[in-house]
Amino acid sequence: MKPPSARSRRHPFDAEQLLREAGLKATSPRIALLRALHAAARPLSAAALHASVGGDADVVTLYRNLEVFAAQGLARRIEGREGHALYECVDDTHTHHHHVTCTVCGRMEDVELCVPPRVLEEVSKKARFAEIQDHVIELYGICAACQASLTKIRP
Amino acid sequence: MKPPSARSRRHPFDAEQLLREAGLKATSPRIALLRALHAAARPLSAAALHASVGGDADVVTLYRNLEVFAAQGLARRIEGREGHALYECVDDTHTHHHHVTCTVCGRMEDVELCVPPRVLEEVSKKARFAEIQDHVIELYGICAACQASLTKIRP
DNA sequence: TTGACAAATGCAAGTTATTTGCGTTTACTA
DNA sequence: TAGTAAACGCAAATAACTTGCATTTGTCAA
Ligand SMILES: [Mn+2]
Ligand SMILES: [Mn+2]
Ligand SMILES: [Zn+2]
Ligand SMILES: [Zn+2]
Repeated sequence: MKPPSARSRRHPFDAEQLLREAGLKATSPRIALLRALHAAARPLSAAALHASVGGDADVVTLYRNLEVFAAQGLARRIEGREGHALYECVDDTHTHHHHVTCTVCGRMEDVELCVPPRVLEEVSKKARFAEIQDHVIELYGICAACQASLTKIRP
Repeated sequence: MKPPSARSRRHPFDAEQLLREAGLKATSPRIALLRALHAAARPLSAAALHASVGGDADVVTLYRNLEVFAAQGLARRIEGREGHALYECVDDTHTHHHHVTCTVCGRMEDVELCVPPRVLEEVSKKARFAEIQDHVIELYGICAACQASLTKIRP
């Protein structure tokens, strides 16, 4: 018998509460968006999120709220390789991490590697930067599934 | 007396030769673009490159060639944080590296940190990726100059 | 409970970076 | 030096966001 996953542990995910805790009005477009972000297993584009919330929010509202969420630390924006932005939830069940992306199908997986603090210090010194505030690591490769189908076509 | 810099060592930078070696027709828009990329100290946007080559190439041609260059390994595309792409030269004087970007003024510096091969293997195994082909690391912080002016305003 | 009011929303219109279509030009090759 | 595919420039189209503005809605103090 499996233990409950981190994602499902705290059961009735209280979007309204989280919004108010962040000092934001708990409107229904926001509630729907925050739920969609929380439910997602992978970073999603604005278009995907719009599809996901259905009629619960206009795309414009969605863009505005993604910006607000990012500013309040409720969500994180990632620049996808195809030029458009992706968003993912930030909460106690989704801590700091990075991604591997399949260059064939676009599938993204979380990975736990990170830049060690002492490397950051070193860079800060060498590049003469007063402070390193943030970083992004993105890995690109071929996922097992795509590798399998590629092998089938051109072994 | 300083030794000549890596950038200036091979003096008459032969763009035409490099293009032909890559199997590309050495047209004047391409020569101008490759020279501009080579001369740049930092990754440049398509707009900046267009300004840099002046009347020597239409923006459309420039976009098409940036794609071709990236495919042939003559240039590298970076997704800047503001949503638009940046391009930089790839040649023996510009080897594999990553960047720190100032979140205030946008200045980019090269940094030499990288992901160790054994970490890549580990990720490949854990995420069930057949192969890791590529990676991006971008650091964000505040450069010395911007820190100084910030301190002046709000000490 | 209510109602004032700022904050948030939806729709329409505008930007901006990048792409596509197509007729013309140009660099390579024989 | 001519033939030809590749590359070009111009105009128009997309795609991903953003902005303006009139209308709605959560919040909070009364
Ligand atoms: Mn993630
Ligand atoms: Mn660089
Ligand atoms: Zn894949
Ligand atoms: Zn700076």
